[in-house]
Amino acid sequence: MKLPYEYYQQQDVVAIAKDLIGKVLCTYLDNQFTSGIITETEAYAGIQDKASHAYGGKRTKRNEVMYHAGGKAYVYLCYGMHTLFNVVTNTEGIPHAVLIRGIYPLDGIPIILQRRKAKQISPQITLGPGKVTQALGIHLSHNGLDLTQNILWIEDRKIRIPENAINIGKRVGIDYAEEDALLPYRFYVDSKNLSPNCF
DNA sequence: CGTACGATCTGCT
DNA sequence: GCAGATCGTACGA
Repeated sequence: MKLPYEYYQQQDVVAIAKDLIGKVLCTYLDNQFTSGIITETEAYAGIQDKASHAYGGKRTKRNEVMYHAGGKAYVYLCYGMHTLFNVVTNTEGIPHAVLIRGIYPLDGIPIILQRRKAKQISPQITLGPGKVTQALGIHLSHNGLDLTQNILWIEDRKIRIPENAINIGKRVGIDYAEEDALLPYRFYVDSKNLSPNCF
Protein backbone atom coordinates (compact mmCIF):
# COMPACT_ATOMS: atom_id res chain seq x y z
CA MET A 1 0.00 0.00 0.00
CA LYS A 2 2.53 2.60 1.17
CA LEU A 3 5.26 2.93 -1.45
CA PRO A 4 8.55 1.38 -0.19
CA TYR A 5 12.14 2.55 -0.59
CA GLU A 6 12.60 0.17 -3.53
CA TYR A 7 9.99 2.10 -5.46
CA TYR A 8 11.70 5.46 -4.97
CA GLN A 9 15.15 4.06 -5.62
CA GLN A 10 14.40 2.95 -9.17
CA GLN A 11 16.78 4.40 -11.75
CA ASP A 12 14.44 6.02 -14.25
CA VAL A 13 13.15 9.25 -12.71
CA VAL A 14 11.00 10.02 -15.74
CA ALA A 15 9.27 6.64 -15.48
CA ILE A 16 8.66 7.25 -11.77
CA ALA A 17 7.20 10.68 -12.50
CA LYS A 18 4.73 9.13 -14.92
CA ASP A 19 3.93 6.23 -12.60
CA LEU A 20 3.20 8.56 -9.68
CA ILE A 21 0.16 9.87 -11.56
CA GLY A 22 -2.81 8.23 -9.84
CA LYS A 23 -0.93 7.45 -6.62
CA VAL A 24 -2.21 9.02 -3.41
CA LEU A 25 -0.17 11.61 -1.52
CA CYS A 26 -1.02 11.59 2.20
CA THR A 27 -0.11 13.69 5.22
CA TYR A 28 -0.89 13.20 8.88
CA LEU A 29 -0.14 16.53 10.53
CA ASP A 30 -1.62 18.35 13.50
CA ASN A 31 -3.63 15.21 14.24
CA GLN A 32 -5.34 15.60 10.88
CA PHE A 33 -5.26 13.25 7.91
CA THR A 34 -5.45 14.66 4.40
CA SER A 35 -4.72 13.13 1.01
CA GLY A 36 -5.09 13.64 -2.71
CA ILE A 37 -4.63 11.76 -5.95
CA ILE A 38 -1.52 12.94 -7.77
CA THR A 39 -2.55 14.44 -11.10
CA GLU A 40 0.55 16.33 -12.20
CA THR A 41 4.29 15.70 -11.84
CA GLU A 42 7.60 16.80 -13.32
CA ALA A 43 10.88 14.87 -13.39
CA TYR A 44 14.19 16.56 -12.57
CA ALA A 45 17.02 14.40 -13.81
CA GLY A 46 20.07 15.27 -11.76
CA ILE A 47 23.39 16.86 -12.61
CA GLN A 48 22.96 16.90 -16.40
CA ASP A 49 19.51 18.55 -16.26
CA LYS A 50 19.81 22.31 -16.55
CA ALA A 51 16.45 22.80 -14.86
CA SER A 52 17.53 20.87 -11.76
CA HIS A 53 18.83 22.45 -8.60
CA ALA A 54 21.61 19.87 -8.81
CA TYR A 55 22.72 20.82 -12.33
CA GLY A 56 26.46 20.48 -12.80
CA GLY A 57 26.75 18.63 -9.51
CA LYS A 58 25.80 21.69 -7.48
CA ARG A 59 25.41 20.65 -3.87
CA THR A 60 24.41 23.09 -1.16
CA LYS A 61 22.73 23.03 2.21
CA ARG A 62 19.40 23.61 0.47
CA ASN A 63 19.53 20.78 -2.09
CA GLU A 64 21.57 18.38 0.04
CA VAL A 65 18.64 16.00 0.47
CA MET A 66 18.46 15.46 -3.31
CA TYR A 67 21.71 13.54 -2.99
CA HIS A 68 20.30 11.22 -0.37
CA ALA A 69 18.90 7.78 -1.23
CA GLY A 70 15.39 7.88 -2.75
CA GLY A 71 12.37 7.96 -0.48
CA LYS A 72 12.67 11.37 1.16
CA ALA A 73 10.90 14.69 0.78
CA TYR A 74 12.69 17.65 -0.76
CA VAL A 75 10.79 20.77 0.27
CA TYR A 76 11.98 24.24 -0.61
CA LEU A 77 10.78 27.78 -1.06
CA CYS A 78 10.20 29.31 -4.47
CA TYR A 79 9.62 32.97 -5.34
CA GLY A 80 10.00 33.78 -1.68
CA MET A 81 6.49 32.62 -0.84
CA HIS A 82 5.62 29.23 -2.25
CA THR A 83 6.59 25.93 -0.69
CA LEU A 84 7.22 23.22 -3.29
CA PHE A 85 7.22 19.50 -2.56
CA ASN A 86 9.45 17.00 -4.36
CA VAL A 87 10.05 13.29 -4.01
CA VAL A 88 13.73 12.30 -3.98
CA THR A 89 14.43 9.26 -6.19
CA ASN A 90 17.32 6.98 -7.24
CA THR A 91 20.17 5.85 -5.01
CA GLU A 92 22.47 7.82 -2.73
CA GLY A 93 24.67 10.29 -4.61
CA ILE A 94 22.34 10.64 -7.61
CA PRO A 95 20.23 13.80 -7.15
CA HIS A 96 17.02 12.92 -8.98
CA ALA A 97 13.62 14.27 -7.89
CA VAL A 98 9.99 14.47 -8.96
CA LEU A 99 8.08 17.70 -8.34
CA ILE A 100 4.43 17.17 -7.39
CA ARG A 101 2.53 19.92 -9.21
CA GLY A 102 -1.09 18.95 -8.69
CA ILE A 103 -3.40 16.65 -6.75
CA TYR A 104 -7.11 15.86 -6.63
CA PRO A 105 -8.49 16.21 -3.07
CA LEU A 106 -9.52 12.89 -1.54
CA ASP A 107 -9.46 12.64 2.29
CA GLY A 108 -9.91 15.43 4.83
CA ILE A 109 -11.55 17.78 2.37
CA PRO A 110 -12.87 20.16 5.08
CA ILE A 111 -9.30 20.56 6.35
CA ILE A 112 -8.00 21.11 2.82
CA LEU A 113 -10.64 23.79 2.26
CA GLN A 114 -9.69 25.44 5.53
CA ARG A 115 -5.96 25.43 4.73
CA ARG A 116 -6.62 26.83 1.27
CA LYS A 117 -9.11 29.37 2.66
CA ALA A 118 -11.65 28.17 0.12
CA LYS A 119 -15.37 27.66 0.46
CA GLN A 120 -16.03 25.05 -2.15
CA ILE A 121 -14.19 22.06 -3.51
CA SER A 122 -12.98 22.09 -7.12
CA PRO A 123 -10.08 20.53 -9.01
CA GLN A 124 -8.48 23.98 -9.27
CA ILE A 125 -8.06 24.27 -5.54
CA THR A 126 -5.08 21.90 -5.42
CA LEU A 127 -3.78 22.41 -8.95
CA GLY A 128 -0.35 24.05 -8.83
CA PRO A 129 2.73 23.12 -6.80
CA GLY A 130 2.29 25.88 -4.23
CA LYS A 131 -1.34 24.92 -3.69
CA VAL A 132 -0.52 21.25 -3.14
CA THR A 133 1.73 21.97 -0.17
CA GLN A 134 -0.70 24.47 1.30
CA ALA A 135 -3.63 22.07 1.00
CA LEU A 136 -1.77 19.19 2.65
CA GLY A 137 -0.08 21.34 5.28
CA ILE A 138 3.44 20.61 4.03
CA HIS A 139 5.95 23.05 5.47
CA LEU A 140 9.61 23.88 4.85
CA SER A 141 10.43 22.10 8.11
CA HIS A 142 9.34 18.83 6.48
CA ASN A 143 12.37 18.91 4.19
CA GLY A 144 14.27 15.61 4.42
CA LEU A 145 11.35 13.71 5.90
CA ASP A 146 11.30 9.94 5.36
CA LEU A 147 8.41 9.02 3.03
CA THR A 148 7.98 5.55 4.52
CA GLN A 149 6.92 6.89 7.91
CA ASN A 150 3.53 8.08 9.12
CA ILE A 151 3.74 11.84 8.63
CA LEU A 152 4.12 12.22 4.89
CA TRP A 153 3.87 9.31 2.45
CA ILE A 154 2.49 8.08 -0.87
CA GLU A 155 0.07 5.15 -1.22
CA ASP A 156 -0.83 2.92 -4.13
CA ARG A 157 -4.60 2.51 -4.00
CA LYS A 158 -4.65 0.81 -7.40
CA ILE A 159 -6.41 3.74 -8.98
CA ARG A 160 -6.24 3.19 -12.71
CA ILE A 161 -5.65 6.23 -14.84
CA PRO A 162 -6.29 5.45 -18.53
CA GLU A 163 -3.11 5.79 -20.56
CA ASN A 164 -4.79 8.25 -22.92
CA ALA A 165 -5.78 10.53 -20.02
CA ILE A 166 -2.13 11.22 -19.19
CA ASN A 167 -0.71 14.14 -21.11
CA ILE A 168 3.01 14.63 -21.63
CA GLY A 169 4.58 18.03 -22.11
CA LYS A 170 7.48 20.28 -21.36
CA ARG A 171 8.08 21.55 -17.87
CA VAL A 172 6.76 24.86 -16.60
CA GLY A 173 8.62 28.00 -15.61
CA ILE A 174 12.11 26.89 -16.51
CA ASP A 175 12.83 28.91 -19.64
CA TYR A 176 16.36 29.50 -18.40
CA ALA A 177 17.15 25.79 -18.87
CA GLU A 178 17.83 26.28 -22.60
CA GLU A 179 17.46 23.03 -24.57
CA ASP A 180 16.49 21.10 -21.44
CA ALA A 181 13.40 23.30 -21.15
CA LEU A 182 11.96 21.31 -24.07
CA LEU A 183 12.32 17.87 -22.49
CA PRO A 184 8.99 15.98 -22.16
CA TYR A 185 9.34 15.52 -18.42
CA ARG A 186 5.91 16.79 -17.35
CA PHE A 187 2.98 14.44 -16.88
CA TYR A 188 -0.53 15.61 -16.16
CA VAL A 189 -4.14 14.47 -16.26
CA ASP A 190 -6.11 16.82 -18.44
CA SER A 191 -8.57 19.00 -16.51
CA LYS A 192 -11.49 17.65 -18.55
CA ASN A 193 -10.74 14.25 -16.97
CA LEU A 194 -10.86 15.70 -13.47
CA SER A 195 -14.59 15.52 -12.80
CA PRO A 196 -15.52 14.37 -9.27
CA ASN A 197 -16.75 10.94 -10.44
CA CYS A 198 -13.74 10.24 -12.61
CA PHE A 199 -11.92 8.22 -9.96
C1' DC B 1 27.56 41.85 4.32
C1' DG B 2 24.46 43.25 0.32
C1' DT B 3 21.90 42.14 -3.43
C1' DA B 4 19.48 39.77 -7.15
C1' DC B 5 16.53 36.31 -8.27
C1' DG B 6 13.39 32.28 -8.75
C1' DA B 7 10.44 24.73 -10.63
C1' DT B 8 4.37 30.69 -8.40
C1' DC B 9 -0.35 32.50 -7.04
C1' DT B 10 -3.66 35.93 -6.62
C1' DG B 11 -6.37 39.76 -7.50
C1' DC B 12 -7.56 43.32 -10.21
C1' DT B 13 -8.32 45.10 -15.07
C1' DG C 1 -3.76 39.24 -19.29
C1' DC C 2 -0.56 41.24 -16.21
C1' DA C 3 1.67 43.26 -12.25
C1' DG C 4 2.74 42.76 -7.54
C1' DA C 5 3.66 40.17 -3.58
C1' DT C 6 7.67 38.61 -0.61
C1' DC C 7 11.98 35.88 1.31
C1' DG C 8 15.53 32.08 1.63
C1' DT C 9 19.39 31.15 -0.90
C1' DA C 10 23.53 31.78 -3.55
C1' DC C 11 27.03 34.34 -4.88
C1' DG C 12 30.09 38.27 -5.35
C1' DA C 13 32.52 42.04 -2.71
